Amino acid sequence: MHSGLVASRSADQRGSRESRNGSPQLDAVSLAIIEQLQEDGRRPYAAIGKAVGLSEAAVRQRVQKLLDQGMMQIVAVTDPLTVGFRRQAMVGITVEGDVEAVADALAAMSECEYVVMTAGSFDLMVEVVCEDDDHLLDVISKRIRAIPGVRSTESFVYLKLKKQTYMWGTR
Amino acid sequence: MHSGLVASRSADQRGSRESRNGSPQLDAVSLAIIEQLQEDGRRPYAAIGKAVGLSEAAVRQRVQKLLDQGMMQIVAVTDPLTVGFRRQAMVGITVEGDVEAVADALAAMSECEYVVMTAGSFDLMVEVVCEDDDHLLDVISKRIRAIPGVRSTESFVYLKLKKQTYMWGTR
DNA sequence: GTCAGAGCTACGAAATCCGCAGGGTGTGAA
DNA sequence: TTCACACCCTGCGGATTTCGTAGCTCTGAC
Repeated sequence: MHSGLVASRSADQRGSRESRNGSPQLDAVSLAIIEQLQEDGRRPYAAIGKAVGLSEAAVRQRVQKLLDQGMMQIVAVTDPLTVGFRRQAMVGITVEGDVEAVADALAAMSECEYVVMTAGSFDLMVEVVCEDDDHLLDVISKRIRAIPGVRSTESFVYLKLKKQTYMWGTR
Repeated sequence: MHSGLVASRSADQRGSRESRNGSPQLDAVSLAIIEQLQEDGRRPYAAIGKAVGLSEAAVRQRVQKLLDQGMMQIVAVTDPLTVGFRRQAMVGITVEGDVEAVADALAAMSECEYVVMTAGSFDLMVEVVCEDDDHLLDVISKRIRAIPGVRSTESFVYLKLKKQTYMWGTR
């Protein structure tokens, strides 16, 4: 098990650098590591090291830090429609008042897989994953619209997922 | 120790079964494996096997098949905004004529990370990842609007990504 | 100069991955 | 019924990978 609670505080190190909004910026090597893991999340550290010019241990330490910092996650992704979730929808939301507070409330809902603040005729866009129509109806009309500050919602029920990629950079 | 599980699974021995639309459906064990890998894409096969009641080799074979069939991918995911892509947007598209043909054309564009057919006031929703404003402008006004059948587009530029999860099932 | 922190390499031990042989259980044809 | 076949699982070596750690270098602060 490697569940160590390593309290690695984000200091200014050679691998990353602070930008103006506080989120650490990645250097070229870490970017190359991420590209490798975007192609195959289980690729061995030694193979990654050979591709980016680092030793196996160095790659391992960088990956562990990226995971600890929450800047990257290595996960299995599927099309939810093939995994038993029959109803998915993108919901556009307009807000009066504190947008970020509404976003936090949405992020706390397990059915909301994806929450993003946007510019345009919606203030927020949320991807909702539900088991069936009743569940979706409940989430949208009861739970989301009940959040203080939500002015209106518009739903776009998914009919078919055509593409899903995680390989920016490799192009 | 495995007799009970095997017995309860005897009716549905195969890992996958054809459904009405031709896409293979997953059984409970493969779902459990996916859940494990949604928590940690690098979790060892033996640990997964212990959690779902299968041997290490069986888990490995099932995972390999899920990957080969394209039903699951194990990848690193990040917030593109922290990885050098400054501009991201969700684009809603209305189509006249063959929606699927337009969707295929969009899926062929490397900047389109996510393409989904929807019901509602948009026929398609597309997530676009770009390096800067010029790039985004080029993609939306020149490339997307040039696709035959695209009637109109509406863009929602990302300001901040608040949540990104891949853990349906584990709730 | 000296010290502390961060990152890298090297390396042995432990754990994991991999390929393959063998066996059990359904299914469908004769 | 009986047989052949497909499918999936288990077990087991050997190869590979992961893991933890010690030692080195570089940089910035004092």
